[in-house]
Amino acid sequence: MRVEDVARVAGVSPITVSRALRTPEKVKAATLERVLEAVRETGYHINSIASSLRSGQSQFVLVFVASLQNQHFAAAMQGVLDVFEQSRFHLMFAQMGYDEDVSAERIRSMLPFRPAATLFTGVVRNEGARAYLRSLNVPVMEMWGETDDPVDMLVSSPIYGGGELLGQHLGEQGFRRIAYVGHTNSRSSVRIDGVNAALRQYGCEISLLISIEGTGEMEHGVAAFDRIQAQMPDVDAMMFGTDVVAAGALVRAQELGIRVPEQLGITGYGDLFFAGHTQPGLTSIRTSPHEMGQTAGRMLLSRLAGHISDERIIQVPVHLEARGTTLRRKT
Amino acid sequence: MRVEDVARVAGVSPITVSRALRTPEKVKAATLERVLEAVRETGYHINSIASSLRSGQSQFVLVFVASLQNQHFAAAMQGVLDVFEQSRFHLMFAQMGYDEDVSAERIRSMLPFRPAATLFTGVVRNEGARAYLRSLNVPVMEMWGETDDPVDMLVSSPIYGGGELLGQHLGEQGFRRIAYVGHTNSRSSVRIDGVNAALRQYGCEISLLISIEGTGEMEHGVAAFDRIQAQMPDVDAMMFGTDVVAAGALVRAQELGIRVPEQLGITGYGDLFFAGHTQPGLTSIRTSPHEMGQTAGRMLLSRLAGHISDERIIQVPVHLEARGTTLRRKT
DNA sequence: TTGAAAGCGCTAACAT
DNA sequence: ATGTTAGCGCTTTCAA
Repeated sequence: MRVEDVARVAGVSPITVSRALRTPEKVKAATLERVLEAVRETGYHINSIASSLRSGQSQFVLVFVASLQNQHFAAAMQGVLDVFEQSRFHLMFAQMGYDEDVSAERIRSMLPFRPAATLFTGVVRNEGARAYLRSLNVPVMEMWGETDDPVDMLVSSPIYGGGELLGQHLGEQGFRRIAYVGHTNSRSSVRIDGVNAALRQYGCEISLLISIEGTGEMEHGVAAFDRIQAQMPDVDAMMFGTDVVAAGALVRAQELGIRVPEQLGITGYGDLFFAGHTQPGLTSIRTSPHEMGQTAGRMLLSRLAGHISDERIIQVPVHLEARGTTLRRKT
Repeated sequence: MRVEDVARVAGVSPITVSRALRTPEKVKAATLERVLEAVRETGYHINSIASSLRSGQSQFVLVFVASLQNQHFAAAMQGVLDVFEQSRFHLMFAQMGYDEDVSAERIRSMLPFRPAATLFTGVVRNEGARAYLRSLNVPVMEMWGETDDPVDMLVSSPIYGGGELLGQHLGEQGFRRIAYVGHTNSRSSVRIDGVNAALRQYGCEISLLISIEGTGEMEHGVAAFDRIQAQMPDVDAMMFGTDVVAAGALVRAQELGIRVPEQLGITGYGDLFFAGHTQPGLTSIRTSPHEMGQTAGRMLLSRLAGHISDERIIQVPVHLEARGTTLRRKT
C-alpha cells in the first residue's frame, strides 16, 4: 500500500494524499474526507523511511540512557515512553556510560539520519558533543545534571538542593562526624557540595569520603560500613548515594548491634520503594523519576509541535523523607 | 557527506563504496583499503534511512516492552542493549501492556518501516498478531512466556518449573496450609500449576488464592497479609508472585510479632537484590533477566547474520534460593 | 486548492 | 571485480 494506491482510490494525486495526512488544513474539507476514507479502506500506513529520506525530518527521537538497570533511569524512560506513546514519534535507545562523557563521535555514529530530537539521561559535558548537538539544530533534552548552561533544555532534579536538605537535616539532628559513600563524579560532587554547605552552618563538614563506582549494591554498603568504622571509629552518621547501598549498611549495623539512630544515623538517596519499610525507616530524598520522564517527554513534544518556550530548565522538586534512621530529636 | 563524496576521494564508483561497507569480501583488498581510508578521511557515516529505503532491509529492531518500571524487564532490556551495542542495528522501543494481548493493529502501526527483527517481553497470544508477525518474515523473539509454539524464537524462564521448586520446597519443609498472592493471568497461572503439582506429592494444594494486578508494591503485601489472616487463620505459608510484595508481608509479620518461619513461611519470586538481606532472608526463585536479555539479543543477532539454528526455545534456568523465611528443618 | 516533475541517498539488477 | 542505470516511496519545488 503506497500513497499512489490511496490516491487512486480517492481520485486525487499522490501529493494530495501526502498533504491530507501531514497538513490537513491545506486541503479542502471535502477532499480531506475522501482521502481519509481511502486511507481507511486501503489500510494504508505511511512509510516513514521514505518520508524521512525525502523530507529530511525523521520521526525518531534518539534516547541515550546510562543504564536501564538503574531504577531511576528506567522509571524516567517509562515516563518518556508514556508520553510519546500517542505521538507520531518513535524512540530509539542507545547507551551512554555513567560518566557524562558522550563523545561527538558516539552521537554521530547513531545519527545516520537526522533525529527529530535527542534525549540524554545526564548532562553532556564533552564540548565537541555539545557543539555537534547544537549544529544538528534539533531539540536536545538533558536530564538530571546540574548545569546552568544546557545545550538546549534540561529537566533536572535539584542535586545540590537534595544534598542541602540532607545536610540540614543531619545538622539539626545533632550529627557531626559524618561519612559519605557514593559516586564522586561531577554529578555527585554537586550533591556533596550541597551537603557541606548545609553542614557548615552547624560547624562541620563531611569528614570522610568513600568513592564507589557503578551500580550500587547492598554488599557495597556492608563493605563501606566496615571500612568507615575502621577509619573513623567516632563516626555518628553515614550518608549513602543510593538507598540500596544505605540499606546494606543498615543491615550491617543491625548485625553488629549498633543502635540506629541513637549511635549512628544513616541516609540514602532516591526514596526507593523499600525506604519507608526498613526497620527503622530509611531517611532519604524523594525524587520523582517517572514524573521527570513525563515532563521531559512533554517538553520535547511541545517543542516538536513548534511551540517555543523560554523555559529551558525545569526543576522537578525533591523532598526530604525524614525517617527513623536519623530522627532522634523532636523537631 | 555521501557515498559519492567518499567515492570521489577513493577514486572509485559509489557502488564500490557501498559494497566495501556492506560486503567487504566482494571487493579487492587493495580497493577496500582505499575506500576505508577515504571513509576515515571524510568522516562519512552511512545514511541508513536511504539505505533502508532502497534495500528494503532496515536496521531497526522493534522492541515491545511491557513496562520499564518492572526491574526484570528493565534488566533484560539492558542486556539486549548491551548485545546490540556493537552491531549495526538500532533498537526502537514501544510499549505493550502486561496482558500479552498485543494486537496486530498495534504492531502494524509501528511498522511504517520494515523492522529487521522484533522482540517482545512476553508471549504474543493474539492470533491476528501472530499471523501478522509471521507474514513479516523477520526474526521474532518472545520472552518469559510459557508456550510450546512461539511465533519464531523464545527465551524463557521456566515458570512452571519455578513454581514446582517452590512447592517442593514448602512441602519438604512441612508447610501445608498455603496461600498464594499474585497475578492470575495466563502467564502466572502456569506458575501456580507448578506449585500445586509439587504440593500434591505432600497431599495438599494452594488453599487460598488472592489476585492482585499491576506492579506489585510492598503495601500490597501488607494488605494481603491481613486479608489472608482474616480469611484463613490457620495459614502456615504465604507465597507471593514477587519479592517486593513478599517483603511487605514479611514486614507486617514482624510488626505483628509472628515468628517467621516457625509460625509462618514466606516466599517471593525473582530474587531481587534485597532478598538475601532481609531478616530473615527471603526465600525466592532466582531468574536471570539480564542474562535472558543478552541471550535473546545474541540469538537475534545470530539470526540476523544469517545463521539458522534449530533451537527455537531457550530456557534460562531458575534456581531456588532457600533462605530463612522458609527454612525450618535440616535437610 | 491541486498537480507535475524532480530528487532525497542509497543499492538491486544488470552489465562489463 | 567494478561500473551503469534505475528506482525504493515519499514530499519539495514550482506551476497552474
